[in-house]
Amino acid sequence: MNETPSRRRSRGVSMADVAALAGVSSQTVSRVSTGHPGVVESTRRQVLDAMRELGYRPNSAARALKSGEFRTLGVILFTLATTGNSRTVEAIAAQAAQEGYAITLIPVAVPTQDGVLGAFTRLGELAVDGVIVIMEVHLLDAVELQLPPGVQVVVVDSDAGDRYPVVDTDQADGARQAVRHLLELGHDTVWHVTGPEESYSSERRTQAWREVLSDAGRPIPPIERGDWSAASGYQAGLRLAARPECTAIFAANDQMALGVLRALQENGRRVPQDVSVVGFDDLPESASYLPPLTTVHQDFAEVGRRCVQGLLSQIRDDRGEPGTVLVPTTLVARASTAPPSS
Amino acid sequence: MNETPSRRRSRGVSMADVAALAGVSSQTVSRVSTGHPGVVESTRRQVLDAMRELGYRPNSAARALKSGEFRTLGVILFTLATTGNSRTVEAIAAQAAQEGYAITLIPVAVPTQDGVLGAFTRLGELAVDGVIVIMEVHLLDAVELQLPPGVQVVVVDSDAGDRYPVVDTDQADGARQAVRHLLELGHDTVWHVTGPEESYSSERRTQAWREVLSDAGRPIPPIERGDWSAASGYQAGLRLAARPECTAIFAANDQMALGVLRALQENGRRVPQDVSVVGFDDLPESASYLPPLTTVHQDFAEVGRRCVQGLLSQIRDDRGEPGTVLVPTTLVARASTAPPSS
DNA sequence: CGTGCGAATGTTTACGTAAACATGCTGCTC
DNA sequence: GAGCAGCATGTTTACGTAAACATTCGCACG
Repeated sequence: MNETPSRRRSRGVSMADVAALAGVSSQTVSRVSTGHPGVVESTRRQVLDAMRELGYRPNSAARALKSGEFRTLGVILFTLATTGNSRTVEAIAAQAAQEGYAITLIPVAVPTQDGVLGAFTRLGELAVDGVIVIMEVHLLDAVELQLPPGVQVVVVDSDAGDRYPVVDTDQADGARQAVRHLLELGHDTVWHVTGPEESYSSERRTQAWREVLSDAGRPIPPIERGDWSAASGYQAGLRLAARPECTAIFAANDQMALGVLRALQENGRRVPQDVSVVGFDDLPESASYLPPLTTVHQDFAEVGRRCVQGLLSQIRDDRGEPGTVLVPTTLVARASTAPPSS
Repeated sequence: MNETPSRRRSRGVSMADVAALAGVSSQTVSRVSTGHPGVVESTRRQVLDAMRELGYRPNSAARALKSGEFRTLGVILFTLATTGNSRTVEAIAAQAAQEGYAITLIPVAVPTQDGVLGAFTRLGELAVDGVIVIMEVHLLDAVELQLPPGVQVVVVDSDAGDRYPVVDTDQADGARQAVRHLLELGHDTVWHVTGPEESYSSERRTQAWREVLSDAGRPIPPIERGDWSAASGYQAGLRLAARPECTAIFAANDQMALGVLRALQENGRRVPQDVSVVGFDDLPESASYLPPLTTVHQDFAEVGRRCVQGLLSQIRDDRGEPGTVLVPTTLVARASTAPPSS
């Protein structure tokens, strides 16, 4: 009652306070707090009671200062607006929490080298033991030296496997499955709506699409380029709808596929009777598109898990082995694909 | 060359190292580092040069330990999988970065009181100055006392305005706009697909829907309940498609609206000729649904900004005023609504 | 020409924790 | 029963920073 409740930041309860109440030394409190052995049960109980009574919480800053570890991982990315990124981040956060690590989000304001540079500069002052970079790595080239010493890195969505550890969905295999599915249905060839040039995922999918067609001796139609958005898919779809010879389309993600579906159907091309469409990602709502979309399922959760596992093992070993971990994909056949009608 | 590069955690450069190189005391380095006045230009330059040469980075743990501030905000939420959450978090991260704060993500493993309790327990050990809670607040009731002293809180998606500061989209007004739009088009009444019971947003939208109908003297049809997913919207849509008297539907989010669209059209009910549909959220892809969806636009970015501003002003004042900040919505009329055909 | 004041810089200390080392006690062996 | 092993616990110290206090020096003013 005699306190000053308006006092700012009450300088929480410290080990010394707990130690005083429990009648032990603060080192014993520390041992209990960190779960070290060598504390007899009765003492431990006394300490725990005192902790509870005072509402003791370990001060993570002091802990970090002492141990040199923050038990925090940074995640650098451009945006959470894409499903892939937000799902990956969610899995990263869940896995990290399970390992006793927190996640600090480091958004890059503008997707340019300057923006990335800024993020890495801020990173230098941030309390993280490692970083997961979710972006194409050539945007990183200018800044790779900026990594603070002792901070490890894992990269997603990149082909930098020769320089950094990389975890990624098996983009190529997913795209191959999509294209082969359409060829097996009997289509002569497969048209393609790709994503932005600067995206590694996009380029990888396009490359695999071209390879499958080429290996099968099929003609390679011109590429329609989108920007991942449904609106850009719609524009691409309008152009494809005008080509009667186009009977099968592989869109580089589900959102663009959605735009393609609308463009086709608004222009009298029925899906799948006249044109088959395959997407990539398997968003939860893809099954509710009109018609339900055949697509390539990505296991974002697994990507996130592997990122964290890889990063933590680096942190513990103090060295990152370059190399790439690929997470497999599966084709989910729904109602947007069928044999050509002719 | 003579170093031991394999040495773990090189115990980065400290102020003492910089001070030694620059030939000054470490306190002078501190003054330069924090931008304090009272350092003559020539000395400052020497120190800055030494910092650059050694690659000095302030140790945020030591700083936090000394100052009692972490310059970090925590965000507690169930999932990033919903568009609203991930967009809000993104805005929060951007605004916080601008204010010099980092964001730590605290995912709640399971959406139960136990899960929330666990998250708040972890929070106690986390280095944050404030917390943004993105969830219905009654899940918090059991744990409100667990807030570490000095940690402020702002709540999103809740009606706890009498206990905590709350920032939220104006759910009620958005829903009113949606329902009025349908009535103004000439529909007798409006059917409703609601979200999960435990969601405050969902309940608030439903309540506003009921009020508008009631005020207009219209019959109030039975509610169809979904769980925010397109699949649940599809199920609800199937039931509504079977009712010929249903000509106007307000779905509590865009994804359920997508499911409704599919159910209607697969069962021969044309949209918007036979049935009009309105959603809520204005997802980027809603404009590409078949037909493009009339929906209520939410300004997630503004919600995020307001959260951070509110929280930081609390942190600086040391007290949170309960109260609610409402962010306005706008109706975006597209092609899924029209006057009834009869 | 001495006094004193203020600006620039240095020294000491505390923040909370945990490793390293020190102490004291119990109980067992020969 | 002396000695010592081994365990429970206490004491000291360092982590990197920044506030508080101390010192030095130059210059203005009487």
